[in-house]
Amino acid sequence: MTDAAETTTAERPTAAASARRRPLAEQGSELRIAVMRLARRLRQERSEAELSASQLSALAWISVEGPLTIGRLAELERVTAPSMNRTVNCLVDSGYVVRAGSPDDGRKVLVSTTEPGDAVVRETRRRRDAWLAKRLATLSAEDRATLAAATTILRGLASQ
Amino acid sequence: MTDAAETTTAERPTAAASARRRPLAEQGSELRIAVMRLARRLRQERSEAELSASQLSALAWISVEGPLTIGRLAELERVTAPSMNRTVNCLVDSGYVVRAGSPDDGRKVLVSTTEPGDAVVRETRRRRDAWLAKRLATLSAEDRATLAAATTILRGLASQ
DNA sequence: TATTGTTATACTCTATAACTATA
DNA sequence: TATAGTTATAGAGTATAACAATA
Repeated sequence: MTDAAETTTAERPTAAASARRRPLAEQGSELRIAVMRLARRLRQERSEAELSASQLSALAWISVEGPLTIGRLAELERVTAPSMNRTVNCLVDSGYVVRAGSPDDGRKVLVSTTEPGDAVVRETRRRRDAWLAKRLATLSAEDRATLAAATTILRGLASQ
Repeated sequence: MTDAAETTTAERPTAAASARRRPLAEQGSELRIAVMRLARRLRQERSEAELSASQLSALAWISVEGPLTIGRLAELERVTAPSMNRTVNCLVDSGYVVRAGSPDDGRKVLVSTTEPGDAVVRETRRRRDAWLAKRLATLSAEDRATLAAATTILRGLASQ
């Protein structure tokens, strides 16, 4: 379809040159499709713990970002506070997180992971990483280097 | 955090060399996080049409892959037939798709997009592409070349 | 009075089970 | 008898509105 489809490294000058000539919208469209498709595939590799995607996502935030308030969690997951409250209730029932009053502000509630909660997050991460690592292993060193460089760029795009 | 985080091009030998030395699991983990985050961001850029994510996704399949049966659509979206049936009902009510009996098998139903349905798909695609193109425009030519090469690789990973 | 969390209620998406029509 | 679609019903996730407690 495009020049870029015929090569797998960024190190050949021809690839870089042809990429510069292509319209941004076209390049972006292809990148978007590839990213969305891979994300969908990665999402399917989840832990055996019986947690929904939203519960797992909230749990990961709590595990990584330390104690968080309901409001902050809702903000991170882009849902309303009542929705997040319900999600946290499920996680509490499962024993993966605990609620605790904030020492400095009586209105706030701090949610933290329990050890089993952290274990679920680790296990899920391990599974997804294993799936991806298996596929990365089939690539050439040059392709892996390209992906490594692209990772940094993608991270920048997403954070804007 | 890692060597790759300190550069944004794949053309410097040091970046490629350091990438080769890194464990696959670690590189995969970073790539996974970047991909998931960007996908989430892209998903937020949707059309003004009042369609849910699942309706929009099904509509896109129908628009691109031509007339599809309920069963095939359910398979593509990885949901059950009753779920997809309901989604299709909503799309029919909105006037974005139409049902038609299959000429060769009376049990099957073929779902096709209407012109307004196609327009919604185009508009949504345009919006997402615009968001990404705006950000691609801020990158160096080298970074864009890296992303172009990475797109091809990512596509291969997702299709496995 | 504003903010944080919670409860009440309703709507959407999805699933399983059961049913109809066709092959 | 098997397959494609549909209907009935239930459970999970999310939203808005209203309420309680604290700043």
